[in-house]
Amino acid sequence: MNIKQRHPWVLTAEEATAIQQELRQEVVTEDQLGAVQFVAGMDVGFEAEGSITRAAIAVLRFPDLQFHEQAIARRPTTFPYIPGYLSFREVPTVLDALEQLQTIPDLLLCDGQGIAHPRRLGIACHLGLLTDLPAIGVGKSRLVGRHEDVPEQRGSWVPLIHQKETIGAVLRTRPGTKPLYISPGHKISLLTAIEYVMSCTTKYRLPETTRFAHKLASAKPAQSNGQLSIS
DNA sequence: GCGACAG
DNA sequence: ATCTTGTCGC
Repeated sequence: MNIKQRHPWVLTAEEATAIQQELRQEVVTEDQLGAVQFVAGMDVGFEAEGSITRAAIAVLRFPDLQFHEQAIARRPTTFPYIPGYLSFREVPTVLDALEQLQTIPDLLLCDGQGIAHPRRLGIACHLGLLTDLPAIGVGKSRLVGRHEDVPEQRGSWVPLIHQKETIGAVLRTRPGTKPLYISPGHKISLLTAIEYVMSCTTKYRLPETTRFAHKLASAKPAQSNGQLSIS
């Protein structure tokens, strides 16, 4: 997959802000995706007290959500966690993992926000722009915006508002659990994003893509059989 | 100036 | 995100 390396990753928060202001103008929040045959989920974890970033990608077939392919990448962590700048910490490693894929996904579900971001450039937008893939932001908690309570029924949602603008949706994917924060990342509208997140979610709160990627990003051994081994 | 604050 | 076993509740 072709990835655009358009700016440096070693920078200050000030420089990162400037890049976000520049890239936000290129984000597309209208449907510009074809038939979806493969959906990818992304997740990031850390090792060695945070000094190593580990990214995992899980590609599932759509709409049956059967596992298709996986990729894992590791690299030294170079940027701290600062709310509003998550992509500068995680994207480089996620791109490494994406480059390993044999199958280019038709849609990418990201851990974190899309345009539901103070400068409308969450990690889903950033990844979508650099890979040119349709992307959706699936946050487990809120970064910015306000909203009413979400009805308990699965599938119900309320708009997420920020500065008088609808930037996303707070979606109930499962009764009795905290709702998810959905927002367009790139090349997809909010309503379509909600539909895909629901289609990728079965009996759990999180989409199957995210759950699968999370397992990969958590498994320490790169190639473990779940058995004991001697060194 | 005082809180809030994706993962 | 990460440190971590059992335990409270539907």
